[in-house]
Amino acid sequence: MSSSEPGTAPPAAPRMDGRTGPARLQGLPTRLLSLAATHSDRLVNEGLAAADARKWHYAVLATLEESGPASQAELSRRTGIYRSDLVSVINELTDRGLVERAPDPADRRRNVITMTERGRARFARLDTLITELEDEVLAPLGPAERDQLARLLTRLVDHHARRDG
Amino acid sequence: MSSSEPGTAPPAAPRMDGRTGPARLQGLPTRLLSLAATHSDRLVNEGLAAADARKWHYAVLATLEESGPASQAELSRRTGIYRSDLVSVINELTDRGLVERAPDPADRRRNVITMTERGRARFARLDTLITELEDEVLAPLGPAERDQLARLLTRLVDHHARRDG
DNA sequence: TACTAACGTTAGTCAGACGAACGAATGTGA
DNA sequence: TCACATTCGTTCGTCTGACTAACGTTAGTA
Repeated sequence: MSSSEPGTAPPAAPRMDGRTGPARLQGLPTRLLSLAATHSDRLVNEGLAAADARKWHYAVLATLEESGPASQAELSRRTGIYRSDLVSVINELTDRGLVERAPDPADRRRNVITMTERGRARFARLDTLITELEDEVLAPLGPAERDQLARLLTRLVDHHARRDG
Repeated sequence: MSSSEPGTAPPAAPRMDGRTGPARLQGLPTRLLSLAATHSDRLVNEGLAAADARKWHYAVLATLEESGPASQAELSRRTGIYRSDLVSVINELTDRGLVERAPDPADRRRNVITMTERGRARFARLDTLITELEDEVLAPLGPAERDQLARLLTRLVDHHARRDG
């Protein structure tokens, strides 16, 4: 009642995306970034979960594939996974027989993580899967736009990574 | 040729950003998206925390400012905050005297959330703050690039929002 | 009246990012 | 050589955010 009508004619959002929210809010790049990342993460996580994997599994396997055996600390640095969180990731990978964890004879503080044959095969499959998922996430964009997006995001990430490094 | 050869001499990442990880991993748009969003969220959260606020506070205040009083369910739809999470957000805002929660006489299932004078002043300050924080996040990009990024992200968000809507 | 749906709320799950601290091992400087 | 600092793997815990389940109340509808 009384003048202004807040309850009148809200087009009703399709889901939890704030799609029908205020313009100011909706245009904020930081919000768009969060929202886009949420959608992207969800798709990727679901896709990987369907294959009994997680993002971190892929990250670790990709690193091992490219640089060979490494300590957990090194994997942590290369993948961006905190060393405290890496513990369980390596556990999961050893449970699945994809990597092996052995004490480093040269430095007994360390473990050497090595990819197994199964791990290598697994990585190949996951790599294909990831490619498909990336494609699904970027579906609405053309090749040039995807490049553009990747470049812009890289600039952002590089900038902020150095700052608090 | 100069300094970008992975393999034997990894230059040790500055921090938890996976900056020195494998090229394949590092170029993945979904990863860049997550990373960028993480940096962005951190900056925004820290900035708002220093002003005793959170993202959701701003989102709710912005919605009330633009559309006037609303029920919690409506705020949920417009901001994208789940209605279960909105409860505590409204609590925090009422604790700070920024909004008022009153039962809706027209529909006793609902609460009507109304912004107070303090709330309005608060929103103005937060809005300025947010603008500064956005600027900090987008620092490495020029105006045209910021626009481009916002457009691309909007396309992504729109696309995925409709899909699971 | 009986069924259905919306609303606010509580409680809880799950993933990710991150900090604190600790024992074991190693490196370093006096 | 001894003391101190650092690194490593690990456990535990915190915080935010997204999301589900369920429940009592209230409204709308068949």
